[in-house]
Amino acid sequence: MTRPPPELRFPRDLLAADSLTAARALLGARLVRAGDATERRRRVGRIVEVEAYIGPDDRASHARMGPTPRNRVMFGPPGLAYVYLVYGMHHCLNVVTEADGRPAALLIRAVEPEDGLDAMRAGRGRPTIADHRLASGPGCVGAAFGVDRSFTGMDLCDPVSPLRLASAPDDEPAPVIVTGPRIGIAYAGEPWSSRPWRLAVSGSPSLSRRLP
DNA sequence: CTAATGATGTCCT
DNA sequence: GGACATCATTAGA
Repeated sequence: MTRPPPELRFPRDLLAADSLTAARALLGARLVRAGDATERRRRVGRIVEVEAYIGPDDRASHARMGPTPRNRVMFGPPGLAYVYLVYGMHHCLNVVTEADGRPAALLIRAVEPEDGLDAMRAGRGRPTIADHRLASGPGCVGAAFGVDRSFTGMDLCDPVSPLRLASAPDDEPAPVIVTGPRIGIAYAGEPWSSRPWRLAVSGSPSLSRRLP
């Protein structure tokens, strides 16, 4: 019997780079939630929208107040997950970037569902939602992939992790990337609120909002 | 200890 | 376009 093509490991080096470079590498890559032997089906999607939160001086970043119990993992090595709860209900998944000691992360804002759509739909609790909307927003990604704060610290570059990254297939064209200001951070003030640190795959139907 | 608030999503008008 | 659900986290008393 045939098996799907092997997934390509996502190199940690790409995440150790500066965060905007890392963001461009992450767009088009896959987010994979492992299935299990009993009932949970594997979930896979293509990452199409991210936001960068860069360094200790970024007033929109959780790292702005220095290391705390919540954000501590942002100060550690690249490739680990940072998951936080917003508005008391939505779990948001970040990938830690840059060198150990420098706080930075990429918020995964949208994913195009590829496999395990029924499991994603169950996670969302919205039986009639359109396929392309299953993970179109940071809270939607968390719900669709069954991610919560207990995933913080998980190594997303380890192929054995229950939640991990995988590179796009070699024959897949590199995506065209568009940028704009980050969403929902007006409180940070200028210049942070205008920095074009939201990056997305142009033309994806799964973006959380349109991006010109 | 108390109080304010948020890297959002959904339903309403 | 606007209301609001709902709680971990943080700052401050």
